[in-house]
Amino acid sequence: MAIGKPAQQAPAGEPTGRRQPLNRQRVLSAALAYADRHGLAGLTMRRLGTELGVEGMSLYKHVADKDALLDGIVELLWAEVPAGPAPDAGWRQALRNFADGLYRVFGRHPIVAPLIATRNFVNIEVLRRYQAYLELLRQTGFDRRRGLDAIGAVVGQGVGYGLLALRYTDPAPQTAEPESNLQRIRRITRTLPADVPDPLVELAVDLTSECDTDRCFAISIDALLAGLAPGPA
Amino acid sequence: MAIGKPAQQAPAGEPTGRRQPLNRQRVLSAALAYADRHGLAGLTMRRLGTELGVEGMSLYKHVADKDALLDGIVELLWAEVPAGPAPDAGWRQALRNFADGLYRVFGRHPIVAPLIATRNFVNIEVLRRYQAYLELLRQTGFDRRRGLDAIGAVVGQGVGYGLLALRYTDPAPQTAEPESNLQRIRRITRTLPADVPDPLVELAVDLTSECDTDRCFAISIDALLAGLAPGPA
DNA sequence: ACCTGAACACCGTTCAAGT
DNA sequence: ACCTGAACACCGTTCAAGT
Repeated sequence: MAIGKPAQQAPAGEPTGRRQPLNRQRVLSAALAYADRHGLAGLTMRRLGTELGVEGMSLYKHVADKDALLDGIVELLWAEVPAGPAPDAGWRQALRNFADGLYRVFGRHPIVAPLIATRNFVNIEVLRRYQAYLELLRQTGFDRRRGLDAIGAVVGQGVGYGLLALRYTDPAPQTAEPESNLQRIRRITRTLPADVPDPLVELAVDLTSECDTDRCFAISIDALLAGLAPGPA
Repeated sequence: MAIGKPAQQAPAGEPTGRRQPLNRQRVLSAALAYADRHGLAGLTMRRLGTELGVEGMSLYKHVADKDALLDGIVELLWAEVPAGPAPDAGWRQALRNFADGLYRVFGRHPIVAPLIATRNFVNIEVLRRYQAYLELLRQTGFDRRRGLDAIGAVVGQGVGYGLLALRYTDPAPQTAEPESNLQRIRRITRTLPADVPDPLVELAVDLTSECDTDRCFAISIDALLAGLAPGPA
């Protein structure tokens, strides 16, 4: 679909400039945007190449291989999360913001964000953020180990709920038209065995509509933060 | 690798029986076992076929396509989670067990379990469990909506921590030999830019060794359960 | 009813060759 | 320095044909 001519016009954002050479950054953000729109399965070295006005093989000059491309996308996603605590925030407020920022990434990139949970996790953007929040925690009396545990706790929650919110609603992101309620029910039911009892179908429908994951997330992040405390041992 | 002859011997567990025809169940569990050992990228319709002593194309008689195969694997993973509350358990204990069972699946299937978070979420095994635990919550005074929220909360946590625990340790699951500490450091560092400051490298190393995700998980599930309460509105 | 062979339209990746 | 063309070894999937 949408192959056609190699798109000689102007690849992405240049108004006129013929073709400034590619670089890693441009390749990565084009990849993120392309996957957002065409799905992860649609993201292909060849197709991404033509999107950028180039043969797919040229991309190997800027990323080692497709794995590196996907890991690079994950870095870009993390870059959307607040890089550190606001200057006047207490540690609970800061961690809440951190988790919330992470959670929101899943809402903005419903198709791509799950890569955060499946690809290589420890990248430079992650480390910068861990470092910044850890610094605040240490100032508040957490030792390093407890600080890392606390950060892990809120990150686990952000990722977990982010994913769950997507999976409940899932998987009809591709099309432009928002589907009708009836269409949603049929889509969900279709993947189930034919003889599934009615109460379970009802449950499936409720899950995909009534469950307020945003509120769930807020509740549980508050509960978690209440359960954490500074100090060693 | 390991292609060779079509493995006429005996596919998986039969001691003698020539070749009882395949069925969906056998295909799915073979797929899970194969992916556990050879990675998700290694799981190929053709390779899974030869593993089962059959051409890859024959599998399409038993699963619609590869997507259906992966969704089926997710069902198998959920089937390892306790199907309902123990008869004498209070609701908090029951939900803790539920979340814990889910969390442990990620430990048993480090390569495959992330499919839980990326594939179609609402399947028959999920619904059965939601139904069973919801029933208990209703008996304890939760209304349906609050009950679903509570279940969503613990599931989000189980999935989130399960994934995080994997991602911290990640991604050297393939080989038989457990890697040395030094190997681990080098592997982690390799994906980072060359000029990354030392404190961040130190952080990366600590993350992959010192962080006690099991304890993190226990703490935060307790905090969460303490923050939940029965009742409507 | 279940499986096979051959074919189609794609992949990721390599490498010598172009400019 | 950056990109292209052609090639290789694989994919998922289809379908007529076999037993």
